[in-house]
Amino acid sequence: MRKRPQQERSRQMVTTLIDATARCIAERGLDNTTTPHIAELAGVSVGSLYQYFGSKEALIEALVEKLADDVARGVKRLPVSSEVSLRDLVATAIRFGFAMLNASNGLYAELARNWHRVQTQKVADVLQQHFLEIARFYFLKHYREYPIEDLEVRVFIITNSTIFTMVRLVSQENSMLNEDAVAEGLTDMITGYLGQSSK
Amino acid sequence: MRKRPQQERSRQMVTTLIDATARCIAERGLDNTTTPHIAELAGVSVGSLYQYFGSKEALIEALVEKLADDVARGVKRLPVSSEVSLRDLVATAIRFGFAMLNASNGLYAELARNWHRVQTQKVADVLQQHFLEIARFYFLKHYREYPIEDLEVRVFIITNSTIFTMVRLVSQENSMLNEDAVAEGLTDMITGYLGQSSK
Amino acid sequence: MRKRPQQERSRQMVTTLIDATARCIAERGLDNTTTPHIAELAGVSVGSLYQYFGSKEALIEALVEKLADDVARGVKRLPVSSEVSLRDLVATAIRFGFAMLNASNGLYAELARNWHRVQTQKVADVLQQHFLEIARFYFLKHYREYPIEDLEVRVFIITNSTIFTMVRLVSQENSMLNEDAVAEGLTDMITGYLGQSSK
Amino acid sequence: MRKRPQQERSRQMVTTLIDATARCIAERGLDNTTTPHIAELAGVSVGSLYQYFGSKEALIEALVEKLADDVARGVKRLPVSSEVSLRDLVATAIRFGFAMLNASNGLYAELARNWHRVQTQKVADVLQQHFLEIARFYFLKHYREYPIEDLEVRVFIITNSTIFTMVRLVSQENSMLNEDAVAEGLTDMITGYLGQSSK
DNA sequence: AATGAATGAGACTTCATTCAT
DNA sequence: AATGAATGAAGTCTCATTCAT
Repeated sequence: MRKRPQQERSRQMVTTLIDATARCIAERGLDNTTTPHIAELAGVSVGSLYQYFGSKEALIEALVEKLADDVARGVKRLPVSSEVSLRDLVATAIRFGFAMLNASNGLYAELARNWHRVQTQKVADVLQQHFLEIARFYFLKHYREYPIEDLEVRVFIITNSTIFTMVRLVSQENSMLNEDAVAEGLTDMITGYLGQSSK
Repeated sequence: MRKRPQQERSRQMVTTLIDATARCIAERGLDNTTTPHIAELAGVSVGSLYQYFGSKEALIEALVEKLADDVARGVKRLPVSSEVSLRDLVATAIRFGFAMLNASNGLYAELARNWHRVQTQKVADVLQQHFLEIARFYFLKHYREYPIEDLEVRVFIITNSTIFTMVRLVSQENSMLNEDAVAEGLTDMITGYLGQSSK
Repeated sequence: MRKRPQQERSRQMVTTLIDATARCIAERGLDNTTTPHIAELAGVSVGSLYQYFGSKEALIEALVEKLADDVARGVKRLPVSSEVSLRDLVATAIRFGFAMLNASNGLYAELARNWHRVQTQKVADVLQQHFLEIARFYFLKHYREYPIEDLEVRVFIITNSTIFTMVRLVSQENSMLNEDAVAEGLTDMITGYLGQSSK
Repeated sequence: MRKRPQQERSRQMVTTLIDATARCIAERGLDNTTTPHIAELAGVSVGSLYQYFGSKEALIEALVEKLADDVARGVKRLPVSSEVSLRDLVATAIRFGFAMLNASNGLYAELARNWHRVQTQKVADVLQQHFLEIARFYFLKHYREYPIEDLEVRVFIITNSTIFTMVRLVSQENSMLNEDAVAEGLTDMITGYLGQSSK
């Protein structure tokens, strides 16, 4: 019991550092995120940073992991009851996606932009996995059967299509395109695609 | 008339440098592409490189611009006669996309992975613009009318969805997913989406 | 009387720390020996370490001092009765030296390799001093007189020659040379040298 | 022919850097020798240093190699004609050794002190090899035969004994011992050892 | 007295860019 | 115009030591 305060302090430091990393990436971009910057934002010394994370990479990985958790939690709250129509389900998910993207102060977008350098796959995997489950559940309920492999392909396509279309839209400075219109378009496309019977 | 040889030499140098940049990025990735290395591959000095391009960024931008042209040329060769069914049109375009990605020694994939750092938008814009034209043309022929704005949204969604889904697939090391299956899935999705009447 | 337990505890702590230092150096080499690591091996905090030793250097010095004592004790047990021949005496000492070097888990060798960074002179001095005494005693017994200064020079030469020749041999990875052969050679050399009458 | 100036400049830079490294080690010791210090002493930027040497280690290695060459050259000039007595030969070699040690402003001594961290073996190997040759030559001339293996052991012992005895003497601050006396003692010891017939 | 989290100076190394030749 | 040696700011990471608890 005497060790608690230290553990808490430690946890606190970890949190602080991950937060600082998030802010740093959101504010300056992944390229300009340096360990001194992160430490400064966290209000600690570089040494401390390295006491908790063996490398810059490890720190970013921890951040991504945390985000993956956040996303998972958020995604799990989406309404998936069988009463909801497929279209509403998809529309909700997309609205949720845009909300995440806009809320995070650009963090998610910046990470998605750099998916090949960070382990964004962790987030993407979480999403894919979750949507795969939803899809299975949903189609089981609705008596429509896809071969599992086909469902995996569909979810892969849909997840990536949606993520990057949204990210590109959000990343454009003066887009002529309207977020709602794109959301609706995506919903149309996905709903249509999922509604098709497999060949 | 006396200036001609120099202009030719100049053009030659520009081409050589852009080629070297392309090879460098394809071979070592964007992160490990350095100006000295490009110069070495081009067989010229760094000084010369900076005589023709004010910065590394400018050089890469020029490369992207050239690629955009290449892509445009390739895309224009796609068969768009009104005899071709929509599905075949889309399928051909996607096959073309995968071919580009797999040829080019990974250059396109590497650039697409880093689209936010280079001006990949140039390539994407070219594609979007071209497909928009195709779409307009095609739908005019087929007596189906979308409001232009709707068509723009659709093309935006389709272009980005396709590009990044393909790039992610190509970038995965041991993907369980089959390229042909994904190509077919994308074709299904897009054809279905384009076939939907606007609300 | 109330202070005794603390003094004991203190002595205990000192011992523990020196032991940990020895283990650390033997296991990871002097270069990779860090105060946090020593503390960890000792099962105490760095803070405690600095309560007992003002600096890393002081700690290592204490270790060396302890080793010097150990060596002194070992050396004093060597048989020096006047019945033993000079050659046997030398041979025994050299065998003892190799034994020390090979035992100790490489600690002595590692310290000897770094003699200029630690105060190895303490160990060397102990050896020199002891061998000087032996030599004096021995030569007195055997009616042969060296001027004292000459004896000091001889002992200096012999001690250093032997130590470093042995250490270099032990440190070589794939030496072509055989330990026994070198031991015999050293014995020959030293015996011969000591047997020479001073000029 | 037009390339000559650059090659010379390059060679000049290499020399300058190696020299600076030598001075740095001699002045501040190997431990305090840092790439910034070396660059400063050389009057160039760190970047230049790394243009010529891939790492600090490589630079020091180059220095050691150069010293090995110097030593080899010096050693080859020692008089080895068969008219010279064994004793004179040894005495000359030892005088040469002390001269090197004293002349180099402490550089050789500092490197010898750190033999296990730098590739001092290169220098030691040169010495061993050379003395082995001298020994073979000498003993052939004088009709005395050692088995080659025995000669190798002897040369190994002698070389290391001499080097480290000299270095320790030179490294002692207020030694009671006289350099000449030690030189003579070493000469006695070695001459005696080499004069012994192999068992 | 003990703890161990925090510090921060300083080490090595890279690379876009410049400029004397 | 071409060259490529030289630059130096900036980045990542280590570790002896301190000090609040």
